Amino acid sequence: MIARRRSRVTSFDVAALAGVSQSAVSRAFSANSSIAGDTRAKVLEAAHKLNYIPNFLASSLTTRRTNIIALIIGDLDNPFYVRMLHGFSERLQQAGRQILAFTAGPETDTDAIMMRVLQYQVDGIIVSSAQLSMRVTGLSHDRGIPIVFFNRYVPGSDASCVRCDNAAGGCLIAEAFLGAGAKTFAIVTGESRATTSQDRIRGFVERLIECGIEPSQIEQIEGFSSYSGGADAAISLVRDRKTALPDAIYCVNDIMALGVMDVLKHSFGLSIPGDVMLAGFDDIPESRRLPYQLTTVRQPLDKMIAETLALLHLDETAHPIDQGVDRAIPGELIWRNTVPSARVSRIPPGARPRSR
Amino acid sequence: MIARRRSRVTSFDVAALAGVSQSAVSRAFSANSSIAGDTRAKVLEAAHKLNYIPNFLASSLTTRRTNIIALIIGDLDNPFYVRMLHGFSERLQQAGRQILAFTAGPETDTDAIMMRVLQYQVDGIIVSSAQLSMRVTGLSHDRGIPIVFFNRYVPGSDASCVRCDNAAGGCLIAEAFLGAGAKTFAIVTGESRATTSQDRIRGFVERLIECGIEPSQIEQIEGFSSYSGGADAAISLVRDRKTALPDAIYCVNDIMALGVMDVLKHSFGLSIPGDVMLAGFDDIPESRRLPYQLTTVRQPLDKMIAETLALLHLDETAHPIDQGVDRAIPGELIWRNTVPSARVSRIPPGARPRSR
DNA sequence: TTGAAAGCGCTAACAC
DNA sequence: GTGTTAGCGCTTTCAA
Repeated sequence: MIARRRSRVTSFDVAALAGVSQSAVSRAFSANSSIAGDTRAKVLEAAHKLNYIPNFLASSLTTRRTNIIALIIGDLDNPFYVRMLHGFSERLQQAGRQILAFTAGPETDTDAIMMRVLQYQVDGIIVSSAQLSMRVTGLSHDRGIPIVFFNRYVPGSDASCVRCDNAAGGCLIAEAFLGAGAKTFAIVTGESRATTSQDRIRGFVERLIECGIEPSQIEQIEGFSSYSGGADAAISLVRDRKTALPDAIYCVNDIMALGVMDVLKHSFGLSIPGDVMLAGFDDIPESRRLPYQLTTVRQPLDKMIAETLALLHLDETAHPIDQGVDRAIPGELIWRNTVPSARVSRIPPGARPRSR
Repeated sequence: MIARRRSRVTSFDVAALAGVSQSAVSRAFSANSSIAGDTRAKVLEAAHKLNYIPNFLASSLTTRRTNIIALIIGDLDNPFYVRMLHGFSERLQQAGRQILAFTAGPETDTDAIMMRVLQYQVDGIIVSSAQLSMRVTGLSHDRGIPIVFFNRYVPGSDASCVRCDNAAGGCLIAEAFLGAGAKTFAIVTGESRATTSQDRIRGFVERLIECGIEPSQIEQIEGFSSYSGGADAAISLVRDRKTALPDAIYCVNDIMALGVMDVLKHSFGLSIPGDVMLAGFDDIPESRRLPYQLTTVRQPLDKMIAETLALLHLDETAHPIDQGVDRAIPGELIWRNTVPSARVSRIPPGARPRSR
């Protein structure tokens, strides 16, 4: 058993042992500060002897930088957001910064989380979950803390946002289905409040309609952005059915598509794309696996991360905060085996749906 | 564009507006401190007017508590550790604490990460990745920061550890295979340095040998704890083969088992458990899905999390730090479809392998 | 280059 | 219950 709270080793202790002033210790630990080589050496040696580690929080009081970035994660059950976390973590860690992580389910009060984030004087905030109120993004800006929304936006807010061009992605899927000869469609939707889901639906539907599909040929069913939501959607799509199955099913994200596919194949013995075509969105690692081979739209994750970090201006301490920036980065259609690759499309080239 | 670094609103500003002293403001924001109801009301109102939010980092200087817990995550590609993160996040968030997250691949220098963790004066550290040197755990203890290893331990160290009883779990799988009539075995191993993998192998092998299996009937192949590692292992297991396939394959974790299964079925047209039995360890959500239905050992995640948090003694500020505690919580065998359920086992009851 | 001294924003005795 | 005061551990002028 070790007693807690022994008094800490401070820069004063180190200074005393090294025979220098406390400010010399401070200088020894900060890069490019004017200090003589041997002074620094003396300090470092004393520090090592005492197991001294500078208290970063104390220094943040004066420097006003914590090197902490808050990341609010909406859905860890979706592998895409796990990959996002992974990506940010690697990039940030190698830049000497840390992630303060928050998870927020659909029912979580994101504003409450933000209040906690703000108490910690983070250097930046990345939000990939349900929308925040404008008041809270305002509080963040007041404090000079940049905030960027990842793959979602707050309509009408001045906060910046980086996302996949979701509407254009939906459009790509529509064209793939059309090119393969589909005439009737089902959309498995995500959470209705998520702009991501809305945009992916809109791009898809608008393109279909442009190409002469009747709205009555497009049905929608809720999938709640989860594997089991997708599975349930598939069940009700097949079971309670009077008319023929749709030719093609578009899942607004891959994780739902996996659920749909598993149920279609294993519970109903349907073949894909033989009996129905299927497509997703995201390109999570699972989609590439042997049992799935899912045709989908790949989100440009690396670019999105780089762009998000750029908008945070982490290294330019005095940089003003960007507002209202909206970066929509195009995704890429990944052809695999769930849509027959009649790649030669005879789709009218006409104007595509606009990005927002 | 918003300029950065406007001077902050402090408790002095609030005090001035409310017509009270600065300490009154401090009191107003801390629970159970002696302050009159209407004084607090006045303060809160002024604070609201000024958009004041207390600076938690400043207060941590005196209180010596940050409400931050560091979590070092070894492998985000393994869904088990994603679930772990999720679990800790929920429990900690609802207790008003935050997670400072670090990811550490197999090649990451965990000691370097620890040095960064220690700069942040966290209230506790949870490590679920490669082993740390003893020197670093010592530094943490010196500072009065409790540290607990999650599902791994540092042999010979005095750091505490919470884990699944991995050896006993391996033993369970051995018995399941034996009960189903298997005589020859393959083990797909994880990272060789991970105690988790070692223990799971040991428990399995010892039990087999106790039951009269010759060591020559047990082959081992590296799976590197990943899906693709499992897939590769399956390929070399089948392809470069002169003798018959083993009766049963034991993957030291589920994510590898999925890779093995996909390859066996889709690349080689093998049936499971018809041609080979298969079992994993962890019980990740994917294992329950229709295409897999994997027989496995369920790690008692909730209990493990609760136990870890208990060892941290987050609420008892003065509690001494536990040392050398080792909690091995038994896992549960989950029978699904990859091992024929000849559940009536005629296995000699003799002494089981010991836990460590 | 170095040391002294004044903060950074807050908490916690201590008197009143 | 409230204000005064002395820190918490560090950075950063400012002189020397």
